[in-house]
Amino acid sequence: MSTPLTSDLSARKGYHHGNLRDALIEAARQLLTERGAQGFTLVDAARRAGVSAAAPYRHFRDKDALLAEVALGGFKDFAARQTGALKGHSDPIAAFRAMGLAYLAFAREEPGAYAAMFMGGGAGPSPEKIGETGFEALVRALKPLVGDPPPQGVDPVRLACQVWALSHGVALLSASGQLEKGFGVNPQELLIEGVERLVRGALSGAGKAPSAD
Amino acid sequence: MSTPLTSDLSARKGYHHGNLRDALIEAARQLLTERGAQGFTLVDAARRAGVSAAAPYRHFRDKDALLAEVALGGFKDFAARQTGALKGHSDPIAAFRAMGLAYLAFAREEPGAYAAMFMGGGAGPSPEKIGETGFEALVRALKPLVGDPPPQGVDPVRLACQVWALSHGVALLSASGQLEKGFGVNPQELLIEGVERLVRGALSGAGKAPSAD
DNA sequence: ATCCGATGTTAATGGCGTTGACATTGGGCC
DNA sequence: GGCCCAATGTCAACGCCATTAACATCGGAT
Repeated sequence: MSTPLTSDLSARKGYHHGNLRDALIEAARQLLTERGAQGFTLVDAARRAGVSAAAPYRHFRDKDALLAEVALGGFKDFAARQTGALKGHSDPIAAFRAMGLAYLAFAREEPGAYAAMFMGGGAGPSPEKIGETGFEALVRALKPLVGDPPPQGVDPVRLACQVWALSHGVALLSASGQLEKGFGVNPQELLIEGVERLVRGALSGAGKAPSAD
Repeated sequence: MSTPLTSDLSARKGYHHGNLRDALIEAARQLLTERGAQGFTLVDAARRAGVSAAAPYRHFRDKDALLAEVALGGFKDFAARQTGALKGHSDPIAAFRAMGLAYLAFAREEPGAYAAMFMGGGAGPSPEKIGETGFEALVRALKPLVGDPPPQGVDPVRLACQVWALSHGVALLSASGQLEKGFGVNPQELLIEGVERLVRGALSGAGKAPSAD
């Protein structure tokens, strides 16, 4: 992003690093990608940035605060990709498909950020800092699909939640290899087809009240 | 399960514990529930079982092996609940609904096992040990719903994957509070409705080939 | 009764998160 | 320009955890 990946994170101008905060965030993202959330270590991040183990505490309260910062960057990047995917298409269906693919692409290409966002302790950053969420873009993309006003019994927010959950589930099952290894299923196709089914099912079943046992 | 939760895990008959292996698994499940996967510690599990920190190594190669055992128990329990939910109903739709609810109930009632199963390093136990998987029960429940033979373009396994992913996604989003807090959505209703939409959408869209960009 | 293997214990090693005391440096102020 | 402070690093130390090696205990086979 702001720091080119090619730059040596440990480059420093002297006693002071000069840009340690960003270097640590970038190092954390890399290490998360390489070793997963489990194997991530503050000391490693400091090492990769070329500073002592205590230096990070000048910029982050503790390890979790650094991870939260990685997660925050991830949420912003993610939202940008989602709105970008939405804008690139005029056909609402194509836009929707693009957003689904963007979701999987993000999970695949930014596993470090993705891990920080969801596999962490669950305490993500306060949503206020994110600005427009990927989810909001999703709801916006959904409205032209269901019509305005939406048919009786079709709440765009609920449908968006279902699309979101489906995307999330596919991404996680795919990340742990359970989809490809177990059933030879292509995650992209699976998600796109599933989203189409959700939308079509919602519209064809409009007017029915959900029963909750 | 086999060990009643009321029994004191640290009860021992003398120098030897007598049932340390099971006690450690149970202690791990409890601690996973109380403190999450992040905060789980082998030493804590040993403490709760009333033994020294080194004792667990007589029964498990390392910490991950203990967690894998918790995960294995979770998979078995989960599969049992799924098949149980399937058997309890003659109407295929009701059975399907029950399985969805059973999924969420498991994630809610056994967060320790659930964490070990999915939030772990991703290296779950070898599937051979599980016997009938919850997923297989899902496919079985699906067949009468889609008809036999299924319509053109409706692969029961793919549909089952989508239902699975949706369930997984709803469970995880619900666990991290993003559904209830963010949108006031009831996870149970959301999942049931989503599953119905997936099935209806699959049947109403039968014959179309999925396009994958 | 004896002996051995399974099961526990203690002590030590090495890594990590975190903190407090001390060092270095760049920039504001005279 | 030179002085001083706040920001930013380093070191050393503490406590906790995972893991292992050496030693202790006990139950059951012989």
